[in-house]
Amino acid sequence: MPKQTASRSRSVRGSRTGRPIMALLDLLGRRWSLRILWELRDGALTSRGLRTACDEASPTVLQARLGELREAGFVELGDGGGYSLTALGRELCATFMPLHRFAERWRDKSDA
Amino acid sequence: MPKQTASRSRSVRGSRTGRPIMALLDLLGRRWSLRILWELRDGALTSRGLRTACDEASPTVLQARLGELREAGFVELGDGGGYSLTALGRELCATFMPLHRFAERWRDKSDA
DNA sequence: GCACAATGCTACATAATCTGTAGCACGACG
DNA sequence: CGTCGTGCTACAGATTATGTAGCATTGTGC
Repeated sequence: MPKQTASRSRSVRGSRTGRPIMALLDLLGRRWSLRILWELRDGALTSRGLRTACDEASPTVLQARLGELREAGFVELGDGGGYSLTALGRELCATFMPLHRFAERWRDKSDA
Repeated sequence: MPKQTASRSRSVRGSRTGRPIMALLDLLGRRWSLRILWELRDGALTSRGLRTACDEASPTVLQARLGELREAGFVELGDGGGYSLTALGRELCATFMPLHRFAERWRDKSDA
């Protein structure tokens, strides 16, 4: 259990600096965080569907990340079940989209 | 020491899917990876300077991430000492820049 | 040459985190 | 009722991070 269970930023390391970018960088720099956002990018997924999409990652971490991501307001759990991005989460995901093209070029340069 | 010291993609989980975005997401989704890229964004830093910038993180992890980031071709160690981004690394960092503005809006909405 | 400081980097024990498997409570269907 | 799927949790073992100390090397001044 972290130090606090307060509002947001319970133990988001970077938040100590007061710069929100640090908090965000820390939140996203946790295992499966980026991946979860990415997999949710084009539609809702159930917890088990998300697990499948995430290469059978442990439900333990997935639930932890999902909790943090929900607390941050990026992800929400629909009433009929199934996780999806909030409007804010979609914005964040859009920010990450150029990464896709970059990844392609990265591989090309690496293999060269 | 990890299992291999091979080219790239030694144990980058996502790379199993063959999609480079997964490898990238996994690499960046490790502790301090994003932060290192961010701190290097506007200039070179020595290993100890980077440590200071990264809130006194352990040199162990920093060296590990630095090694992975160098292997990926995002970071390089100058001959006179000091780490800096490669051209590819700067490209990647540029991709992340919109995150800064997003982080500001994120805080605004969270605090609201 | 020799102390001195700074560099990149590593060792090691402790603590935190992730993995993998199993299973819970709940609700919807039949 | 039985079975399925949902979100979610427990727990032991493996992995990774933390924190402190220190190494080898290089440059600088004396």
